[in-house]
Amino acid sequence: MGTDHAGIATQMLVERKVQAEEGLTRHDLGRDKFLDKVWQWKEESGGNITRQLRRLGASVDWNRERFTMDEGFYTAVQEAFVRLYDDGLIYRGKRLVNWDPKLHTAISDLEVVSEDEAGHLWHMRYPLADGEKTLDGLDYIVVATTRPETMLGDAAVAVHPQDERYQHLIGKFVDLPLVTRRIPIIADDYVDLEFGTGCVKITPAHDFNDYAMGQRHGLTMINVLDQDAAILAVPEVYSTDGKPQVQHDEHIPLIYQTLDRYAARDCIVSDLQKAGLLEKVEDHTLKAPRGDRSGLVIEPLLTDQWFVSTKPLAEPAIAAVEDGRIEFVPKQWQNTYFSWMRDIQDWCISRQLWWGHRIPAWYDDEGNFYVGRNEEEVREKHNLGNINLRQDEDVLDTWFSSGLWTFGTLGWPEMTDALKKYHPTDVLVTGFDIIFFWVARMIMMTMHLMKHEDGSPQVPFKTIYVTGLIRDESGDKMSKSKGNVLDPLDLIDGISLEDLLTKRTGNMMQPQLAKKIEKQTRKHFPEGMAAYGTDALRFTLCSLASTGRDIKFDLGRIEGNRNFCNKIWNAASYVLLNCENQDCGQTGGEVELTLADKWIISRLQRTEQKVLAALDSYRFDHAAETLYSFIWNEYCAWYLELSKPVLWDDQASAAQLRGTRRTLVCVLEAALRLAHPLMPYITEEIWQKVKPLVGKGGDSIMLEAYPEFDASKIDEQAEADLNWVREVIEGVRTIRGEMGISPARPIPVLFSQGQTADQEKLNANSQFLIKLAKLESVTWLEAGDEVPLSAMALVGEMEVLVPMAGLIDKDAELARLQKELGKLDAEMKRLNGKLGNAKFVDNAPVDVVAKERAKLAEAEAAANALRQQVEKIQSI
RNA sequence: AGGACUAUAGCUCAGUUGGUUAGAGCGCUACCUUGACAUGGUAGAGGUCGGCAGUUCGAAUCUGCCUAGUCCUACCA
Repeated sequence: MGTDHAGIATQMLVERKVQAEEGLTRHDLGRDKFLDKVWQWKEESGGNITRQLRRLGASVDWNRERFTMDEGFYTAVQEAFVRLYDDGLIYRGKRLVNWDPKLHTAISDLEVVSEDEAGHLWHMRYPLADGEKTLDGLDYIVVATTRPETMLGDAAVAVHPQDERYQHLIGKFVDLPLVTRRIPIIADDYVDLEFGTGCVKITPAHDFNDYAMGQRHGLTMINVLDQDAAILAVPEVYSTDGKPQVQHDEHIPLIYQTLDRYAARDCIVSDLQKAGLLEKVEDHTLKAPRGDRSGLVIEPLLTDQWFVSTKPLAEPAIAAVEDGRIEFVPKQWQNTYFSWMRDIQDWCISRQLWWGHRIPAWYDDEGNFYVGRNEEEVREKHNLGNINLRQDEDVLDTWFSSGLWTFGTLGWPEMTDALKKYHPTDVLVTGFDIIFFWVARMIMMTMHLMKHEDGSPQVPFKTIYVTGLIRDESGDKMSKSKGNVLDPLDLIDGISLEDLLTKRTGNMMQPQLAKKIEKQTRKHFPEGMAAYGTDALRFTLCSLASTGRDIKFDLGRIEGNRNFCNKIWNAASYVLLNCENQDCGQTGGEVELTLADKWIISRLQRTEQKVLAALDSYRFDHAAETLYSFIWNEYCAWYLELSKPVLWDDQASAAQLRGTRRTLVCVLEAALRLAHPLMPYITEEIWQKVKPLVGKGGDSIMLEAYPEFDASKIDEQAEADLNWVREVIEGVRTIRGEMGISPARPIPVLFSQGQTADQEKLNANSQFLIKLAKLESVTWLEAGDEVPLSAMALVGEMEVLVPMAGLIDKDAELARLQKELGKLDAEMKRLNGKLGNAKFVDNAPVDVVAKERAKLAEAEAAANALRQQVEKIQSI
């Protein structure tokens, strides 16, 4: 159990807090004081996730709780960095990175989100140098851009090598307007002939594609932006390999210097227009890359950063999933993983932040750097003596440390007992949105750093269970900044509308959305949220955990499951009421089981079998559904009712009473254990009361064995017989319900056309029938006995008859029978069509055909019986 | 631009290798405070499984195309 330090998000949050409360920036405070503030905040609010997990009843190893910024974990992070560096997998270099001008840090590709935004495409005329002309006789070519301000850093204009319009210009030059710079026209097949004019301005220091082209063509890189994305006074010039060129004659006109990028853009556009160099401006939708934390458009910027060379790490990580050492559940997610891993880019791991793991590298005054576990080690290793050294100011990407989680938490780099015992771990449960961020990086880091004794790589875990993403009531991804989150604690404890509104709109990053969120919240939660409890919440999350990628949270489901908890509670109180201080057979004694007892024991086995299979295959929804249906629809709805005629029977023998009580408590106890992982609290609470009745003395249901299904206790005969009982009862109830006979009124029932087997079942179970169908009497009719005019239900061939006299309206019963007949006719028509088709009879498997024949025969028999009944009633 | 996923009752979702009368919860209708439970009980209504073709004796399930929606990846200056 543990948490990571969420570098960027946390630093941002604390910066805002300090700004709001004290009006200070982090630079005002200084690094150490600012970090104190972060730790302070961590102490106050860092326990939120932990608290939520505790309330949710997570059964984790609290003794081994870790935080990625713990001292011990820092050791692991440093060690990993040093080893990767020594293995040649970490390098430092001047590269183009995604720069966040607000947070002043590099961020990884994954932290950049691009969405369509309305923008413009500016077409600019670049005059040809040396009197060159285009084929049309113009003395300029036209390039288009969405970021005109970058033209200050242009190093070339590129055309496609096969483009006939410009072939004669390749190798010639243009005079870059506004700055006096002569830049070459180069040929590169990256250029799209079809797009725009076919001419592209190339700014290697400010665009990723241009950077790549600059590398291919040996272009100089001219950086014109500072850390705030404002225009520099003096451009920084680098050679293709990233070496700074101190002596250069590049310059930026005074009027643009220090202007913000957007102000500079306006200024440049207007200057070009004045100079007659603006061909046109078009509306253009572009994908604007924004930092996912700051929301600002990121700027590709040339900076010194640390990178992990990921290709060598990715290979074994791909193989581990390919050969099944690691499995994704559901399997389809491996495709997501593969597609990313097979096209992986080097990972920029340095962040210009204060909150995080400081990079273990030291610089001397000449700018040389040395990597080591600490300053002493570095000095010693490189024989540096007493020269000046300063540590790298930057910290590592949070995911770098999270990637070490499975072994870093167990004491690595020490080979602790825990590490030997628990690594590799078994299952990672996670969301698909961090397969790249976390899962892939964990696999890469672990396989490189953790080896078995034979030297082969250890995987971090064997199974990755990918959960759906819980979405809000409108289907949107929940996000604190959007204000549409549901705190699990509020679902557990309940919350008033006012408090919910305050919570959702209180800490928003985009306050302009507050109104919308308020409206939405009032609509969906007009009275806030009721308290549903942990068990209902957990059970609901399980029951929604199907294979889809989205889980739209539905209050209706949790409410239904709260009622389910209530149902279990009430059932348990019935069991305790009837079993506490009674002989439940816990100390032996003769036991006689009724049909109902045998039936519910048999059904329990099937339930156990299904739940176990569901858990094995990570189908928590199936497990939940199976438990719900067994406990409510079988145990409560039928078995508890069937136990009453036995328990309340003065004539019942001690063995019968003992048998029923024992079955009541044993099945309940087993069901509690079965349900415990899904609903921990209520099962524990009830189990404590039930355990003495089953002769158990354990301290907690948590420590009890999980139920195992016992095939020998499956009783097909009992299941069939009890189905017969149910059908009779349901037949009578249907007549009662549809004929409007008061449930309070006991009614006589006659049985006609039955077989010997039916009669035996009737004799054995009449007490059940009388109680559950509220019967006044049961009468078995032999062939030839006089049959009074009755409403009829069929159980197989046997007719269950409720005499109409004084109870039932003739027309109503006729209508009911006609409706039934209508259904049967449709059924018969369908089956006749099927069986009349020679192709079906010839080609379908025999058992399928036999099944259809049996269905038809049954439907025909039932229809005949009903038709006769209709005639009989009509004839009077 | 590639790739993936989703489409089943008013709502939220199941439906395993093609053979059910297509299911559950909530909601809805009628009746019922009977000794575990009205956060309940009993009985019911409600779906041409997004559309069109195809494969098959047989398709919610397999194939193709289309429509609608969601997401991911890569992006054109």
